[in-house]
Amino acid sequence: MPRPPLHEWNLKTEAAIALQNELAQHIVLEDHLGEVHYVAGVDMAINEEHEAARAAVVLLSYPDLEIVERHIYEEPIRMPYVPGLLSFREAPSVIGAFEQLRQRPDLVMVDGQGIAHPRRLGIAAHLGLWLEIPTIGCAKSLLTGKYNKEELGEEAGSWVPLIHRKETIGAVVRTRTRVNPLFISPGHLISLETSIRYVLACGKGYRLPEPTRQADKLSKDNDWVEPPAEQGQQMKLWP
DNA sequence: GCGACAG
DNA sequence: ATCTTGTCGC
Ligand SMILES: [Mg+2]
Repeated sequence: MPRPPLHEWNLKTEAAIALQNELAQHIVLEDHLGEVHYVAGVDMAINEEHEAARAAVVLLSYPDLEIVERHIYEEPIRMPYVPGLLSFREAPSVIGAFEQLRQRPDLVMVDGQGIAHPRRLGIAAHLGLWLEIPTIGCAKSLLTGKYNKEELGEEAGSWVPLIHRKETIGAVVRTRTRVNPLFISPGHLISLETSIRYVLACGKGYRLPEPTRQADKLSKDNDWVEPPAEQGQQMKLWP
């Protein structure tokens, strides 16, 4: 259950960039998924009242997409947002929320890029390495790369490849008819084709796939509090 | 040097 | 990301 820390998070810009280049070499873009029964969505928001980073993880059954678990984890904000270094700001708290899960997900969808990143290590790829679980990056806007906007159909399900430096790093996917597309890219332990398949399979008629949509909502709901831990992995039970 | 730039 | 009410379109 516990994962041994891969590295330090509070790094200077230069060290963070060097680390990304190193970690990117370990990314696996082949499918290493077993049967998928649980899919998780993660996201982070700022809790102004607490001046804290508020990360959320929502576990859904697959393919029913029913909510099975929800957790929140708050901690002091560590870094400002810097394009290309998002994982150093959001991943630590996301991992904190993730560690509260009773059931380990078979797949994780992240609000941000997978390998569609300048150094091929967006937050979804980074989290995949840390958690050792297949991950998919589901970003709402472009960070890097180009695509043929004219070729992209307006119907839900259509998509076009996202290219960067002659490489296909992801896909621009229309998840809802006549609505701005999503930028999908594999994170770790999964292929682009399979990533697109699961994102569409997790759609409920909204632009965002259900895992990410639920996590986004929970991370922004400052009124939702983590329910008292149930018995099961606690050490103390009542007298 | 200039423009782009996940959340 | 966040600021924020109504408004336009399916
Ligand atoms: Mg987010």
